[in-house]
Amino acid sequence: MRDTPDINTLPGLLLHWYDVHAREMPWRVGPAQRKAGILPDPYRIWMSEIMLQQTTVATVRDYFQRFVTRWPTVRDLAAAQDADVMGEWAGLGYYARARNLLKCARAVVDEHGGVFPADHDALLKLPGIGPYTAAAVSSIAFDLPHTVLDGNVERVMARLYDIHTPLPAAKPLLMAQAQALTPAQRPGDYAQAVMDLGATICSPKSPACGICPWRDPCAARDAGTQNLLPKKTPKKPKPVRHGTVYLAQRDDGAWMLETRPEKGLLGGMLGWPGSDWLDISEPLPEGTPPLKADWQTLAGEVRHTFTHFHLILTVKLAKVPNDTAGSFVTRAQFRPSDLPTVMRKAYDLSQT
DNA sequence: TACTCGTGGTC
DNA sequence: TGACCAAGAGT
Repeated sequence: MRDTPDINTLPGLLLHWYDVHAREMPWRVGPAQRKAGILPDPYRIWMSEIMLQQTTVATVRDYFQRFVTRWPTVRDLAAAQDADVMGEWAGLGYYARARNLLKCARAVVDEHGGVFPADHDALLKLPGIGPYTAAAVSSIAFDLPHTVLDGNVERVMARLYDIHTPLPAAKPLLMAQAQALTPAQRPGDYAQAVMDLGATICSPKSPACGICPWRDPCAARDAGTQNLLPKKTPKKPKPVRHGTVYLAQRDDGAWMLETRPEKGLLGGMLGWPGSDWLDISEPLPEGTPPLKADWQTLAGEVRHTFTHFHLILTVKLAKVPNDTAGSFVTRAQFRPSDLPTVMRKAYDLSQT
């Protein structure tokens, strides 16, 4: 059994709290099992960390279960069809993650013999693995002393040391503080403990300082500034863009769908043919219909907000003969859940 | 550095 | 109800 830092130290206080309050997750090995020398499957930790990027635990749970059930090992995933992985990822967002997930799995098989490297720098070279994920996998899956710096840790450090420098400029300073705290003992538990603290107690709004294991040493709580931290540089307003999509259905029920280009928004995902999305509403961008047909403009519209713009889509629908040329997905193969959400909204509108 | 890249929940 | 937010990476 490994030592835990003394309870009078900051890491010791946090680990003691984590031993009692650790959240349970499908990919996680809890503190009791870790003390018995059990470490999690690096494949599952990697998978969960990719999914958790900018995504809530509640949303990830179901996707994680479906992925590891369908592809239990990195070799299974590396052998998967691209379209199957993209379809399974549909709805989770940030689709470059799914493209890189496949690239990474194949790189692990081709370049590392199907075994995830423990080394932080080797992990960093893999597609889709950046500074955070490299530190998370090496610490959580291999119990190596690397420091995770995610949104939780940034918030916790900013408050613990009452740092008022706005993000993202404050990142190097916050990282230095986080590294100085990272213990040599139980680094995997510690990484998860800081993030659990940020997610459950040191939350963005109304942090529960009264029950925080770090309430006494916390400089922001002492100064009463915890609700002002971390400071962030203001965001730019989102423009409104407009566009048109074309939903063509054959008489046998097949839908005309295209696989979007690898790069750019919704890259590699299925989508309806349509116009570009422009910052103008007059005239409405209609583009060119994918085929000649009796297009009916549906009542209503699709509204959707992406990270950096709002989108309003006009939906046009047409029935076409079974001998129509083009890229169709048969009724049997078509699953609305394979579509990214904005495209599924257009389909939903056509079914009302 | 700053921008691109999704989605659903929250208040 | 619109803005903010969530275990960031790539360019």
